[in-house]
Amino acid sequence: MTSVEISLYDTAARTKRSFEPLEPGRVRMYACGPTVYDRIHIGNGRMFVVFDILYRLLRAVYPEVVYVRNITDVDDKINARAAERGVPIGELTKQTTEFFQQDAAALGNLVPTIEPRATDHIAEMVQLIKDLIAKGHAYEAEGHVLFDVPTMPNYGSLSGLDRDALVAGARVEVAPYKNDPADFILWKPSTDSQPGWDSPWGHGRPGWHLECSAMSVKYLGPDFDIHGGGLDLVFPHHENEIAQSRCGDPDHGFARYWVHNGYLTSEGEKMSKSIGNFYLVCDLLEEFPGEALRLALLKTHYRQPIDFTKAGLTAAKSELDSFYGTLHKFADVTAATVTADEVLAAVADDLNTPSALTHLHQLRTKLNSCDPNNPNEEIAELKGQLISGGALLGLLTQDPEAWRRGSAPSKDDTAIETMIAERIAARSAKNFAEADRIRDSLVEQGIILEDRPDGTTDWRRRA
RNA sequence: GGCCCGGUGGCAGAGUGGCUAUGCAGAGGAUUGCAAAUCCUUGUACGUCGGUUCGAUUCCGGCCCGGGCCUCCA
Repeated sequence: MTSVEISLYDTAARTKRSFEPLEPGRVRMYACGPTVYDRIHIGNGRMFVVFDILYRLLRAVYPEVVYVRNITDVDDKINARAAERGVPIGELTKQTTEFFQQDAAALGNLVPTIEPRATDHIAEMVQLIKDLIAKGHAYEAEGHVLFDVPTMPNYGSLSGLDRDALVAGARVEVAPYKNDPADFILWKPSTDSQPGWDSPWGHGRPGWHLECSAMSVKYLGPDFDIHGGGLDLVFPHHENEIAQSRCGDPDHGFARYWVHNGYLTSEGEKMSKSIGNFYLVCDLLEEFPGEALRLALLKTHYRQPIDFTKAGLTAAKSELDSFYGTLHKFADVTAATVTADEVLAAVADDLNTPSALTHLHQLRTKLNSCDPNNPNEEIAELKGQLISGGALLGLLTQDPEAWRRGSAPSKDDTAIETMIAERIAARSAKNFAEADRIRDSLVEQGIILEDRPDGTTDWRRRA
């Protein structure tokens, strides 16, 4: 544990606030997870990386952090996709959930404390609806149950939208069973082919928003610290969660800090399948290491818009090569167990990862100025800070040797070593023509040689 | 129409009322048989027009440009 003041931009307060958990030493955080109807794209990935950074920061500062990230596995997009593919809904959600977990792990994200599924919490959702009806905040109409927005005086406070503006700007036709255009669905009827559960209002399924209200209170309690998601969730999703939770339980306040990450464009434009800039995480992983994706995302502050590009990925990959090159150079030095204070301070300041990366680069430069053949305390300290600062960002956690030579040791490695030995022999015989011939031949195979002052030769694979 | 964000050097991208990050690319140098890697040096940028100020990229206002949200998209 380290003592540092954390400040976070709170969407509800529209300003940066100093963070203090409700319970000293124990932080409770909820982030909206994926709706599992398709593999995640890089925009989704950004959100998961951002909240993973927040999770890592909180873990570094507080003894206990409970991080809940839900899996929404009941949704009309899921139904549509399953029908389109002709697969059972359960199969689609199971498979997509597994894919999601793979992609999230490839991006270097830690596994949350709890990953609850919506379909395991239908009973809790039904109970919340009952409470809302009992308190006069919801009504039944034509088999649906709707939240009665006009019964909540400060509805819209999170997003700063007032009801008149909402109604005026509504782009969709108002369903005839709504009392008020702003009312939203808590429960809706299901046909035989749609997933459904028995309820006091007939066979049906929950509306969006409801699962997060039900699951957050179950796992984190009616008052908890942080709730987050993408900026687009501010309205209507989080606004409606607040309405459900606070009206369902007026004695409690729900989340205390609201954290939202900014949007992402891709190659200068909004991601779109027709433009060809729609990047699924799994597709990008075919071309780049997951860590490069992560770094490319962290180079921009989380609340800023980011234009995600393959050129940016290439740059991120180069930076990582450089970091791992340094760690490799000092592989024989045992890193000191230290905290990278400046990196931590940067991340603690509303997750300023670009600034944290600057400090990481400074550490790298200082370390590179040291002599690896004269290990000393300063080197151990610097290396310790570099590793610890990297770990706070979920970076530089791999074996430098594996990074440089490709994760899978190839059967060619022996042949490469043999050629290097031949080249060393040629060099000591001053047969530079032969030495260069061997090096060029290796370059063609994507092998870069690095001669060291002591006469040995190191090698790495080009990206 | 309403609400809300941005516009920083070739690119990416922090930050600050005066000391002009950082990375990539470029230039020069050191090192090297030549390379690679690394180190050092080098680039006075903050949309525009006004205002406040001794001084503004940083604060305030107008304008221009770009983006987001306004009922199920992270």
